[in-house]
Amino acid sequence: MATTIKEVALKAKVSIATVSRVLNNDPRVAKETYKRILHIANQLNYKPNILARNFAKKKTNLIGLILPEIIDEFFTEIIKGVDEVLYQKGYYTIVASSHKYESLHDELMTFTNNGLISGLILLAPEFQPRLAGVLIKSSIPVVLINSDPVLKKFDRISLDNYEGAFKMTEHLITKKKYKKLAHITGPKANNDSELRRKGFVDACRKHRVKYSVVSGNFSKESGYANCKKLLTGKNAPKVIFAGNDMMAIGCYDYIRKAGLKIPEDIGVVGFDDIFVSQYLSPSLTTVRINIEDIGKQAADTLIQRINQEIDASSVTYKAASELIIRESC
Amino acid sequence: MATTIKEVALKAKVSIATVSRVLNNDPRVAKETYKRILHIANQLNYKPNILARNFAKKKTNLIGLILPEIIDEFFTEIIKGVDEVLYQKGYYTIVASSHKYESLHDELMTFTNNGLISGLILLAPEFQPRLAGVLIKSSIPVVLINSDPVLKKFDRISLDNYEGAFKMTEHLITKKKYKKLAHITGPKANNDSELRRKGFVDACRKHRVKYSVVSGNFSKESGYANCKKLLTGKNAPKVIFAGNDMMAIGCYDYIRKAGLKIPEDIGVVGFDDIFVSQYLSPSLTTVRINIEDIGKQAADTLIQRINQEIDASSVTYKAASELIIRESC
DNA sequence: ATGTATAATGTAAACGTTTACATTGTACAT
DNA sequence: ATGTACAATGTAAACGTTTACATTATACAT
Repeated sequence: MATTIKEVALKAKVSIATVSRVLNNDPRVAKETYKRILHIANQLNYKPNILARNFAKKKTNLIGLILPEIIDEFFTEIIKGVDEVLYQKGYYTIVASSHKYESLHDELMTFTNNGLISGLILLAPEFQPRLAGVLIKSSIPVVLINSDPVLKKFDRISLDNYEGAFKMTEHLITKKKYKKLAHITGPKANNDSELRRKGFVDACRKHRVKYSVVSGNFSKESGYANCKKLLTGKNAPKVIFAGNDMMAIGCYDYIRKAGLKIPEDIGVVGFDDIFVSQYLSPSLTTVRINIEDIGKQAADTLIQRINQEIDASSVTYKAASELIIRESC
Repeated sequence: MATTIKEVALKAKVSIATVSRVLNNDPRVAKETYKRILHIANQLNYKPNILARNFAKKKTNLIGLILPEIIDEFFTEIIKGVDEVLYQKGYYTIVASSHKYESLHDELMTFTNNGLISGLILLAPEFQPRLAGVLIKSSIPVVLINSDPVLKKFDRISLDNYEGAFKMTEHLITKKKYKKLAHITGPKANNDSELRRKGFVDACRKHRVKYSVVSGNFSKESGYANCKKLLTGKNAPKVIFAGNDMMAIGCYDYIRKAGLKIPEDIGVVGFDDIFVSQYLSPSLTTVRINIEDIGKQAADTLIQRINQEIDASSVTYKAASELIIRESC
């Protein structure tokens, strides 16, 4: 059996209340007693039983983090960002990728109601309205990453999708002097995808430049197919802005197969700056978002919300984007 | 306040013990009572307080997973493997990457003693003997991934490093007819690294082929430097077996810079099959270990150990390796 | 001296559940 | 009818902590 507060109290010849106070940094206990108890606790290798503590306090130091399968590339960084902040504040992170055999809906229901966790970070780029109901009924604070802003009620961390795409497109037009551009979008329902498209289109319009838009789905294959479509059709663009790096890789594949050269014959840029992008040849010009920072912000916001340190009914933080200029255009 | 077991008992005119039995599927309660209570519980929207339950049972449905920062590439897959199995069995995964501000040692102390988690999966490729003490005192079962096998006492999941390296080397010699090979090792203290080196050397000896070994440290830079050393020295090899893919990428960099061609002038192979490897040009031939499978096995073993379904004092599982033949040799 | 405020510590209830043990009721063998 | 076995349910302690409230000791003002 592990040491309990009782044994510490016994050895220190004080009541368990006093020991408890020491452990909770209650200023009411005398300095000397404080030191003595701390010393004895260490000596006995005493660790408060978190289960009992949580139970008594009716709150836990556990935070849920739900990540859909899709966002593989960011998985690591988000977790790291979240974990680092939470751990510092004395919380642990429970990770759940949406599981095959249970819908996100059910998972949310359980997570927000069983008392296990004190807060939830939910990454849901394709936010379904019906989930809102569950979230609203939630007994714990929720922070959304990158969801549809329809849910004004919730704290939200979002990517700088629009601005990133806009900046990149302007760069292509003004710095690189491209006159004919094309964009391959991600899935229609995806919030990121839509904003990137808008950023691209707005920049093209602003500079009165020719452009076209085709629909992809963020997969490498859809990058390949759409690249083919663009380059074999009439009015082929001189540069392709893929909605994400994976589709850019698909473009690379088709372009190589077609015997063309990047960037001489056709430029390609992406979005995300996934790990591979720097190692492609030519290395891929793309837009980077500091994902770890998003995780950190989400965690920070959540903790503040839990501690009721936020006045505003809801808060939005936007992670900045950065152009990563490499060799592909 | 949420409904408690008391209120259910009151309404059903039974004792709380009986309600508890129903909720735990104790077969001793009469079918009729069972149904009635269940109905009333639903009606009152009663959810057992997990905190209280865990506390009373002195066990949780939480498993700790400690991952060092180093193993970035496998982070995602391990977590997924672990999470998938655990979730299926009704457990949640608490992830902790070893945190800067606290040593692994302290983190282990806390994790293994505070009662929060019922089992621990620890990934520690450079296992330090002094941690063994903490682990041995642990009040919960621990499964090690890929540690030094010195700790016979613990269940352990290991990579097929030796066999993978051996197979790859044989493939280079017998299928690809290379007569002069070289190997770049990882860090000396690293368990994986040593086994890969052994596998390489043994295969070379078995086939009586010329070989050389140089010392790297798993970083891209050390791949670059060692590749340069090998190719500019006399008796340059015709193929380089890098101890991991990152170093192979370093080799690619040097070889390109030197104006040589892969695989015509020099072959390169790696180990790990990280995500990038398939997208390099030429794509990298390498050894893949099913990392997700390792996570799954670790989780499976741990749960069995928790449920005392394992008789053996300790168990070792070795994840199989697979040659991924691509274009780089 | 007496009262009052305050600091330090103690006492004991409370949190919601599980579970060992006790009790009651019922069926059946004798 | 009596004893035995077992099924169904109840009683109450236990889990380790926090915390409201109670108590005691101490300092200081009067």
